[in-house]
Amino acid sequence: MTEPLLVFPDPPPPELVRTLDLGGYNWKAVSNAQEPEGRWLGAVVAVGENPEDAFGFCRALNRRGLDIPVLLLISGTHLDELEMRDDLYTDFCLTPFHQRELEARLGHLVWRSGTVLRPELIEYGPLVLNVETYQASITGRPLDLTYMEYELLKFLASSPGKVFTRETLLSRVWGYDYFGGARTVDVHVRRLRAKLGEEHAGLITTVRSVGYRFGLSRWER
Amino acid sequence: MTEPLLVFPDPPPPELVRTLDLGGYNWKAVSNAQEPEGRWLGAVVAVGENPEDAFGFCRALNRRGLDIPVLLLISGTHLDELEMRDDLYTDFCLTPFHQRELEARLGHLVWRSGTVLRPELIEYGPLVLNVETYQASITGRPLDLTYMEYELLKFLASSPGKVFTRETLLSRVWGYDYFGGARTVDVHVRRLRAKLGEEHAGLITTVRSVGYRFGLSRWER
DNA sequence: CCCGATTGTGAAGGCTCTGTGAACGCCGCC
DNA sequence: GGCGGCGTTCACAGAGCCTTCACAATCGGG
Repeated sequence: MTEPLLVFPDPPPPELVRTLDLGGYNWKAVSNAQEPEGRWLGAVVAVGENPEDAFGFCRALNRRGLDIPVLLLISGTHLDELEMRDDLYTDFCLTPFHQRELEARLGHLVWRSGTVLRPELIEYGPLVLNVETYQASITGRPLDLTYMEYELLKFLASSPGKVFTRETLLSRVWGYDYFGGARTVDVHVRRLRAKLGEEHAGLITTVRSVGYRFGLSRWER
Repeated sequence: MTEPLLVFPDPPPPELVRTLDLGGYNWKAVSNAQEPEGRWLGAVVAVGENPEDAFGFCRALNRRGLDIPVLLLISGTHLDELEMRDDLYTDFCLTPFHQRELEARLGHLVWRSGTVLRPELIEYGPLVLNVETYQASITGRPLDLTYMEYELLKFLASSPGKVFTRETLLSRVWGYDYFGGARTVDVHVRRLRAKLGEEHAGLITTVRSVGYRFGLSRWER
């Protein structure tokens, strides 16, 4: 399955939903730009009665550094609003639209996104780690992790389902020459769980007498 | 006067001519892709009875390495022809078109080519760096940066969000053979922050135990 | 059900890293 | 030669974070 399209607002106009579904697109509607994290093919933004809502969403996407193409759905009466906002969109489609035109523009949008490079991410379910920017988020909520917490989570999340002993973690995350107590791992795991939130604390499970495991391997899901 | 638009075919459809002239565009119609020499803002290609003529023209543009955006004028009945030809065009406009829609698409086309043809500008939010003139400004206010400050800011702003270690910055900004203390980076960052002003000092964030990052500092706000 | 082993939890100490002010030396210019 | 701008280094203080420890809670086996 390919990455989904981001759709604004939530719920989207029914004609848009129909075209997206008929085209077999994987998509998700959102009502603000905070939550989307992870990879997206592009964004489809319907400009409604209050154009500022839509443009604010686009601006937020830009600010978040999600470098994805944006297709605006806009009525002819709001066409003027596009002026001086070139940086907020990639393409637009006038509403009411012909089914075929929107299909063509969607197809072109998706093709275009295949040509732009996307950041290096480690993903597992709701968790996303951006290795380049040292940022982490879960279900879109940013996680404020310290250095060791980030390194530990990165290491664990790189091998979902695999169990690591404390000694292994100490040597691989802290360093081969590290000399310290094994309980250090416990404390860091605890703080990680706290920051992941009650809902996702179970992402890191304790394997008694062995060590810790992140998530589940592909087979067990 | 700015560079002209390339228009195909010659003569172009009269409605297109009218919009181009009303918009005050500098343009030139050609009947094949051989003759155009020099720099062009973009191309406007009307797809007529024989779509292959227009697509052949686009292919020729590609082959010539003119890396310019292409706007297709195409009737709804020929929409299917776009399939599998994503690489030949940047945008399209259905004919018969509304004057205002074509104007908007032309404007966007020109804007787009501006960002492609003028990479000497590095922009991020309120910050603008002119690589050619060595000038920097934030929210329009000019920044009086020293050479190293400018180089450092330029390097950081070229990869918003990415975290660089002090060692990386020393080798990439100061030079591969530079031999000096890492604290040098700290001091330059501090002066940069001071010159950016209290309001924008957060553009450069510290990632403890790692290094520094430009932009994308605050996810929420 | 009991008990030892193992892990979770909270707090405190101490260490590492960064911010900051100041001084030094180099260089070009007046 | 004096002077000012600039890059670099240093010392110090503060903040943030890692580590440790003691104790509570949980698990698992007999």
